[in-house]
Amino acid sequence: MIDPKTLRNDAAMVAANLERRGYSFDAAAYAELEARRKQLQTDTEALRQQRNDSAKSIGKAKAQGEDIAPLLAAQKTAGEALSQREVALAEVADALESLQMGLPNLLDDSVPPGRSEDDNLELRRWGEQRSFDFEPRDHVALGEALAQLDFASASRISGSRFAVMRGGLARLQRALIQFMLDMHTREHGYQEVYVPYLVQADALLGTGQLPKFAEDLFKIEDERGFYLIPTAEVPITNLVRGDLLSEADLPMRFAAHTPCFRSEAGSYGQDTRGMIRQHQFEKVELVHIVKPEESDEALDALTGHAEVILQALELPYRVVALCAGDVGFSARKTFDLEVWLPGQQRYREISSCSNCGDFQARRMGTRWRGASGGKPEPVHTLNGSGVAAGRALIAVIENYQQSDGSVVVPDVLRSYMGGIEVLSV
RNA sequence: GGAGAGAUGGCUGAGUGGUCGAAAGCGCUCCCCUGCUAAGGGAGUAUGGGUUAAUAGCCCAUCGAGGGUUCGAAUCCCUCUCUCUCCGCCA
Repeated sequence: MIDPKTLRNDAAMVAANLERRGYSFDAAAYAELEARRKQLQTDTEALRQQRNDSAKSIGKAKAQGEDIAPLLAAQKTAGEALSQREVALAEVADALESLQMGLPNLLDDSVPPGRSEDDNLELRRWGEQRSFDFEPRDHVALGEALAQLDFASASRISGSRFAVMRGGLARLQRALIQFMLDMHTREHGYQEVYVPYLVQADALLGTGQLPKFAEDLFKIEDERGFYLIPTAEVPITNLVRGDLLSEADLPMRFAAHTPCFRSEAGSYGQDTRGMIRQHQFEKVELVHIVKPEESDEALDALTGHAEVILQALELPYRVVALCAGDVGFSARKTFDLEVWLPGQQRYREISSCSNCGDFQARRMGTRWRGASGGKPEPVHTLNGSGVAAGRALIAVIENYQQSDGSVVVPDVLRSYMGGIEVLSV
């Protein structure tokens, strides 16, 4: 969440910043609530001080064998006044907290203006779009012709927005995942982690998926309150929840492969063909925990690590800076990697790399303290896909297709494919 | 699933109703001594919030979490979570 001190002292700046997202923050209403909180808190604390002082005097009087009955009666009345204030204070504090938890992160100054993804700013392109001497097909046509991509079975089992893969294609996805994890752990300094796919609400509150985006999540209907992770960002980032880290602990880089589960409640009719948008997909996720002054360069490094994957796979892509209206709730700045899909004749998101600043750290209570002492302060957290395996698979199929419908296995994946060089019927 | 033990500050670990925000040790910081990478002495050292010019004082809260009893709770009661040990089961 946004630093409560900033909210208190610089509400106009906050309102102006969030306005760029199209979010309207009622600074006046906040200030009023905050003023009530302050008054109630001051009153409550004064009453508590009186109670504590009296309780001590009672203890002393009793020790000296004096009659304490009248003192006790007075204390009891005072106690009732106090508990009334405490109830009122708790209500206001709750209201204030839920307001704070619902505010998106402040945007970095460098985030370009704009309302939707159409306004995102293209920063650079890599690779050449392949020219085909035949009409390139999309991954659905290719996969089904190979009898390795099976939406009919998936819908029989689970309904729409699921895929069944068979044979070489299933293996190709596994190869992609292995390749990506090996690259990040061997070349980019990440520690591989294995994490739970079921998490508690507190973890989702920490990274910002809750309380506002419950409709995007799958919740398990039993008394234990599990949610399926929508991204590995949630369990990985929460590895440091509540921690007080030392300077020597930082930076931390974690990588994990997990499935991701998304309800896609708000996306009816979008990307219904193929496996661009599924309820379940595989992703390799990268997370950095860093000192605040290092988070800007960490974002560049993180984005670069994801780019290396696409470069190694020789997949053409472009890097875009998300505009103000498209940056996610918890992020203050985001770069997306968009891979070229010949079947769609357009670039599609395959990685999203975000600097969340201290927003998640504040929610999670993750702080660090420098070697020279000083007060603990929130760390900065970053996350990015490195990259989405399902979409990487689509990109490989479409970019490496041949006129006969077979798909060449990219060089860097061959060692993971047990000698298979081409997927064919 | 059954039985038992536990959860205290950066760490270890005392503390069973009042002067305990909390002994002691370790670690860390500063100072002193010491002609040397040893040892010793002294002081300091939790977090959040309020007040304030103040990272000075003063005040409030926090001893796994949430309720309760009490004038007063780390200490008593209830619920929950987690950890450990043993048994059972299982991948």
